[in-house]
Parts: sequence; C-alpha cells; structure tokens
Amino acid sequence: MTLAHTLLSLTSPLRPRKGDATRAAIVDAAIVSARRDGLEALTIGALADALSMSKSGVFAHFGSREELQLAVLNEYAARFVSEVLRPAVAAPRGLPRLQALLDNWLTVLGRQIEQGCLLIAGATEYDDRAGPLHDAMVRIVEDWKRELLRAIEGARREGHLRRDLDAEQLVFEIYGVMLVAHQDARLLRSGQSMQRARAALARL
Amino acid sequence: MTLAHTLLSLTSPLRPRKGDATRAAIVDAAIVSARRDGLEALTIGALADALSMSKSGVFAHFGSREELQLAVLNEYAARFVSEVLRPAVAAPRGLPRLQALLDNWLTVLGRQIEQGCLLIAGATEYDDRAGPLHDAMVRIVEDWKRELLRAIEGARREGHLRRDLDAEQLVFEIYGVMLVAHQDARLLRSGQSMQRARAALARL
DNA sequence: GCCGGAATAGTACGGTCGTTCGATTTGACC
DNA sequence: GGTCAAATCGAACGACCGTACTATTCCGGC
Repeated sequence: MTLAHTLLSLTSPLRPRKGDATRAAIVDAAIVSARRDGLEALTIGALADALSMSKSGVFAHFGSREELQLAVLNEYAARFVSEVLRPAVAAPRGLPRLQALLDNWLTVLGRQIEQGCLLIAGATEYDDRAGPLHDAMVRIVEDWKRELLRAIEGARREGHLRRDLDAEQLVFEIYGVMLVAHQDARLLRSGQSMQRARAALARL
Repeated sequence: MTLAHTLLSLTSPLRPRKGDATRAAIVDAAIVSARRDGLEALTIGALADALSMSKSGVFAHFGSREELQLAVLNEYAARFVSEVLRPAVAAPRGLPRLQALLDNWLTVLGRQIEQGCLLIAGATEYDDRAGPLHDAMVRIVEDWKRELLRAIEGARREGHLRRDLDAEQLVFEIYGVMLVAHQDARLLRSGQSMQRARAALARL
C-alpha cells in the first residue's frame, strides 16, 4: 500500500465496511421498535432477535445502550428534516415555502400515523429525565422550531404576512396543532384529525 | 356482633381499615414517580423503598403491577377533574363557565409544571400499546374532551358563541394549545409558555 | 492460499424485575 | 388476654436486562 493510499484511507476509508451496513440495519429496526414502544423501551436483546443476530453482535456497534438510543434519535431526526424541510426549499421563497413546509409536515405525520413520531413521543419521554438523551431531544426540537421561525420570518420579509405578527407565537400555535393531530390520530384513532389540523392551520 | 352490624359491615365496613390508608399512601407516592418517569417506569421495588415497605407488602394491595398502574391513572384523572371541572361549575352557565374551566386547566398545568401531567404523558405512552392501560387512557381522554364539548355547547346555547361554531374543532384546537404549553414548559423550560397559551386561547 | 483485522458469536456475571408463598406481626373484637 | 383475620414481611424463583470477556468466523490485500 502506497503512502497516498494510507493517507486517503485515514480520512475516508476506501473499502466499504460491512459493519456500516449492519449498523444501519440495526438502527432501522430500532427506529421501528422505538416508534412503537418508545426509546426507553428499546432492548438490545429484542433487537438482536428481530435481526437474527447475537446480543453482543448488536452491542458491539454502539458500545452502550445509550449510544444506540442516541443514534436512533439522531437518525430519525435527520430523516424527518430531510423529508419535511428539504423538499420545501424548492418552493418559492416566502409564504409558499412556509405552506409547503407545513404541508409536508402534515403529510409525513399522516402517512406515518401507524408508527408515530419519535420527536413527539420522545419530548414527553425525556422532558424530566436528565442525561444525553434529554439534551439531544431539546436540541432537536429547538432546531426544528428555529427552522419554522425562519420560514415564517421569510414569509413576513416577502410581505406575505402582517408586519406586526408575533412569529414565535405562531410557531407555538402551529406546534400545538401538530401535537393534537398526532394524539387524536394515534390514541383516539380519529380519522378526522388531519382535516381538523388543516382547518386550524388555515385559520392561523 | 349483631345482625344489623353484620349487614352494615357488608356494604360499608364500620372500622376504618388500616390497609386502605396504606393503599392510598402507595398511590400517592406512585403518582409522584409516574409523573416524573412515566407510568411504564413504575417499579414496585422502588416504590417500596420510598415508603420503607417490603416489595411484597406493596404488591399485596394490588395483585399485579398493572392494577397498580390503573389505580394510579384513575386516581390522577379523578383529581384532575375535581381540580379543573368541579370549581368551574360554580361559575355562571355559558361562556364564564367555559372560561373558568380553561383558566383552571391552565392554572393546574402551570402550578404542576415541575411534575408534569399524567394524562398528556400517558397519551403518548399508550397510544400504540394494546391493553387495559391503553383502554383506560382512551376512556379518560374521551371523557375529558366530552366535558369540554359540553361546556362549549353550553356557551353557544346561551348565545355567547357564534351559532355556526364547530365545537369539536374548537375542542381540538384548545387541546393543541394545552399540549404545546405543556411541552414548552417542561422540555424546553420556557417561561413564556403559559402566557403564550393564554394568548392563543384568547384568540380562539 | 494465507494473514490480519474487522465483524460477529458465545458465555457468563451481577442486578433488577414481577410474582409466589409461607411466616410473622398487627389490631379490632369477644 | 385470647382469637382470628387482615396486613405486612422475608426469602426465593425464573426471566430478562446491559455489559464484559473470550472465541470464532468472515473477508479483502498480498
């Protein structure tokens, strides 16, 4: 192996590591489980069974249960953002982009209704439990609210919204609509929650 | 013991049973624990330690962990209703009563912010877990929304609200405000969530 | 085809869980 | 004070947890 090869492999390994694929498969399965029973109910043994692996095989990829939970949460958040935010930036700046964003959010919420949203469930799971998961959860929700705020400010700057609008208040109320839509659809199995959410957002 | 005594004791036992007091103390402590870590994290052993009792002593009062969880949930719901709903019926029929109800709700939410609301946390905890706790949770939330609906219908009947108001939609949106107020105050430790909630409710 | 490290398996440990069961204590009634 | 049921305890069980260690298997570079 030449020196150039060595240097290159240090920064970005040449060969695709098999372990990475396994790790991704574990996180995939863990996301399914966590969305059903919560991040705190995640179990290395149950995950190993579901993947036909040994407990230690699963464990080795993360080093601790907490690291696994963090990986699951971060991966879910990344997917959420890429599903909701990224497509919206294709829409024209201002109100259309904001509306596309909210529309994507509702669509994702509705499509995944059978599985539930980790960000919403995790928010209540870790609202009173100190630790890295709490901190990650806070960071993710705050980042997401900041994105909402940016979209609203953008729409206002374009003159699509009233100048004296309280943007943070609007974020607050939008988030409330999403939370109650999630609860109605999942706990109460109400079929109307999505259209009720759309009506509420339209009024805002 | 006379026949009269016997008959009486069948329906309502004469002597105050010591076990009842113990059971109430257990439920008290369990509510504190469940509000912090969730109903699913309730542990008989931890509860016994907190009460300086033996595990089996605690266990004997309920027969199973699930029965304990149900007792905790039902007791919390009963207290919630008596704190929020009962004082509101003293207010004049119609809009004042509705406003008193929402005011009590927000006050209770704000006062207990350090502990959290079991009805909100439990709703996400059991939204996808079949079983008696799920069923109890659904019943409690549905009952509570029905009370909200009754208050709104009452206000409309008194002519305090528009005739064409969609009452169920209003319940939906009110609930959303409460959910986001709870999350903001607890997860994000925002001090403004209560006044934001009041602003949102006022607009509704 | 061999070598070496990465990936995975196997096994074991200490701990905690809910639950069972027999023993012991408590406390109201005669 | 004795009696008897209710209340509580103590010890044990089997199951499952996360984690630590040691083996074994896999697989790309020579």
